[in-house]
Amino acid sequence: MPTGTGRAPLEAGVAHDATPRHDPAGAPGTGSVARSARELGRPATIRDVAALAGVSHQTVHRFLQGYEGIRPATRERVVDALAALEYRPNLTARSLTTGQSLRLGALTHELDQFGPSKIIQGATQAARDAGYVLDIVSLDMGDPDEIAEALEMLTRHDLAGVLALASNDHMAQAFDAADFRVPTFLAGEEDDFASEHPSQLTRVGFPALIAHLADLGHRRLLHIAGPAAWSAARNRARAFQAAVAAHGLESVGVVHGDWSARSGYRAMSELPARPGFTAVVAGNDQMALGALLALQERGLRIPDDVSVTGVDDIPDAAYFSPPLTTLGVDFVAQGRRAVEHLLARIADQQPADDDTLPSQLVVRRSTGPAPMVGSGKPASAVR
Amino acid sequence: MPTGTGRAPLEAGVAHDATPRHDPAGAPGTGSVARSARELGRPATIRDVAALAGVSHQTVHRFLQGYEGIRPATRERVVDALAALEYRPNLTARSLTTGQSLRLGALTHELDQFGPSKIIQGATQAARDAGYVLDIVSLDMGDPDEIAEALEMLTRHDLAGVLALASNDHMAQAFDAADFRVPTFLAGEEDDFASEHPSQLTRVGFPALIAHLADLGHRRLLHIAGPAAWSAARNRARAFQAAVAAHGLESVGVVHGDWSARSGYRAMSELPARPGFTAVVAGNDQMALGALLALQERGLRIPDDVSVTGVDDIPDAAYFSPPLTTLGVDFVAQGRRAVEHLLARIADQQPADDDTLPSQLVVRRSTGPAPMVGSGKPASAVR
DNA sequence: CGGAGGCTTGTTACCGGTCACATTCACGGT
DNA sequence: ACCGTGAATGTGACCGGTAACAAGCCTCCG
Repeated sequence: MPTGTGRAPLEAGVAHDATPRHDPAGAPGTGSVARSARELGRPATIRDVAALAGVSHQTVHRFLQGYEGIRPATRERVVDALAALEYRPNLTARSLTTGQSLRLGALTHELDQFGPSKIIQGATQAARDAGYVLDIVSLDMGDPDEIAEALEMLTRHDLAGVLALASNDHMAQAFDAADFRVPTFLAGEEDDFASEHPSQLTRVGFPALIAHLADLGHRRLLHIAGPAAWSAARNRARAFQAAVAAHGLESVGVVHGDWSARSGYRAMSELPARPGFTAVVAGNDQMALGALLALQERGLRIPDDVSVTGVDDIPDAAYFSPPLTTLGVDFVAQGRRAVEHLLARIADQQPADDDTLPSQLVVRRSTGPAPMVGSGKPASAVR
Repeated sequence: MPTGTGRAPLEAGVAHDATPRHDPAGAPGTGSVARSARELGRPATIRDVAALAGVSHQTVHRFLQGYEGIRPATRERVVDALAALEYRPNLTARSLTTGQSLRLGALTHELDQFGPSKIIQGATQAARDAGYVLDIVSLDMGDPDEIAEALEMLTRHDLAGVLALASNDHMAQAFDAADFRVPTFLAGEEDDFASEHPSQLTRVGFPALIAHLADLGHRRLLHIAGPAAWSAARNRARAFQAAVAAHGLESVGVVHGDWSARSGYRAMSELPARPGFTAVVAGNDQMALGALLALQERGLRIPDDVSVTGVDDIPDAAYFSPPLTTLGVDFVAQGRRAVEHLLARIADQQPADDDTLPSQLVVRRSTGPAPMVGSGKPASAVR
């Protein structure tokens, strides 16, 4: 009863109301102000809170905004009323007036792949930390209509910004063509060789990987690349070639897969009987897995006869047979960073020009000394 | 994060900001009606369209609702105006009045796991087909505060419903405790042994798998289960035991992993030197992968000495060394079905009582005849 | 020829939170 | 005592789409 019973400037208005959309079924004393969440048959609004606290809705609003200039007595009544009615702000209403929303759209595809799903994971985390949620639309690439439709859908839901993750060229094109009327950010590996800030994967990772192979005596390498339409695949292929050249080694070719183990297997199966390489550098771990199996089925021992490496360091890679030497990539951080960039753009700030993400060489048992050519004894040293 | 954003508390004092919310900057003949999207400095509303078409906003609204009773002449003007202004409905405004939104919340975790990410993929597809988007919040389980915070966030964004995917008990508890004020659906494998409709995985898959092993002469089996807190893990463990009993075989034990290859590896490493089983049935493919490696490192040949199976049939499983015998699970369909259930619940309809999803035995090279006991060939190959 | 009744179309209010501006109140200075 | 000033609070309008109801117009029939 701290609410002075008599004072109710709003009661007049309440009487008028006559047709409340939501019938206050639960309210016993008709016309009275709801005292608890249960008396209200619906979520409480700031006006409900205001009525209970005996203040204007604007005062409640101010409190919610963190405004300091409210007298302690008033403030206390507001606080109590908010609690009693279990008030929760309605973000829809808020974004209608402010034109701002706490949602980010995220376009993605191949969500079952390790990279994209990790990126999404990082992105949702970063979004949540900033108070946003991610509206995810995952596309099956291929059907242009479907892409257009999905984009169209995103434009309706008013979003603070849109993120495209895991970029391949089709996605990028569709994304560019779409008319979002909000900030956008195209995440995923950029085109390192067109950028001033090549990723660490290119600058550090691949050189380290190739150096590792060179140290082991490998001279002739084969690369299994991802699909040419993916910038990540192109980056990796070019990074491979650059590093090979830098070490004075020889690339005996680049074959393309589709990131899957199946495609890695195929790539190896289709090779001539007498491969001219001693090491295979796959563009990701899955293709490396497929390559591993194909090579083994041909009677080659890993790493005694051929060394194999991957990229990504997926959790399973440590348990392949043999465990895979690979390059670690921090996808979660990638997703996180993408969201941060987007948020910065939304706030019209310059994004922190963070360093590119670390890429670490993880040496396991799938790489070993190159077999000695001509000599009777192929390397038998284990590990 | 407290209520308000960091924004300056009410710039009331800053005086007449003189900024009309939307400055009709582009309109040349002031007061005239915008004739094109460009003349309007902002997205067109139905009132803009109405003004251009020379009708009331309600007429435009009716057209958009698909109302038939509009005179052809009127209709045509509306159509033209809509096109000229590139009108796009504002879903925020719509959901404010209708109280309905075209968004579904999705709680998930371990998004990098194959199952959950596939489920999400299916869910986003189904959601999109129905015109919804999925707001995804992925949790790191473990920190209860974080869970609560994430749930809280979901309750603010008004959603048509909330889905919890990939259920383990912590998630389920938090979910139950949360006060969403909308329909919810807890997806993922249900507790088959508490349900009238056990999944096909339980009813068909595991029996087929065990039958397969029995046919090969295996008598003593070991199960590597997922974490006990996951209903899927419990289901699979019980399905395993039930099927083993049904075939008169013997379970030599159930050890628990955490779904990861690492845990499968560990489980096998910790076994006594002379395992009392001839086949290992892992609760998922990743644990099977780890088991494969651990067994091989002990000098056991797969499948000659020990057979190994998984569950899920992840794409990589076909390229393990050796390729894995496993049970296929249709996660995409699971996600899809979850969304359909939720949507049915939202529409207050009975969901189609669809069949449980098929589960198929995929036989590959990781299973083979049980080694003959006492006969000439014990497993002593020490590499 | 007038009015009932059906089609079309227009008017007004409302959702819940925010904004611009108005009003009230307390208090100090002259 | 009076006014100015700033602090605290209140009022009304607005965002864009929707709902309920009203009004205008036309047709048909007695």
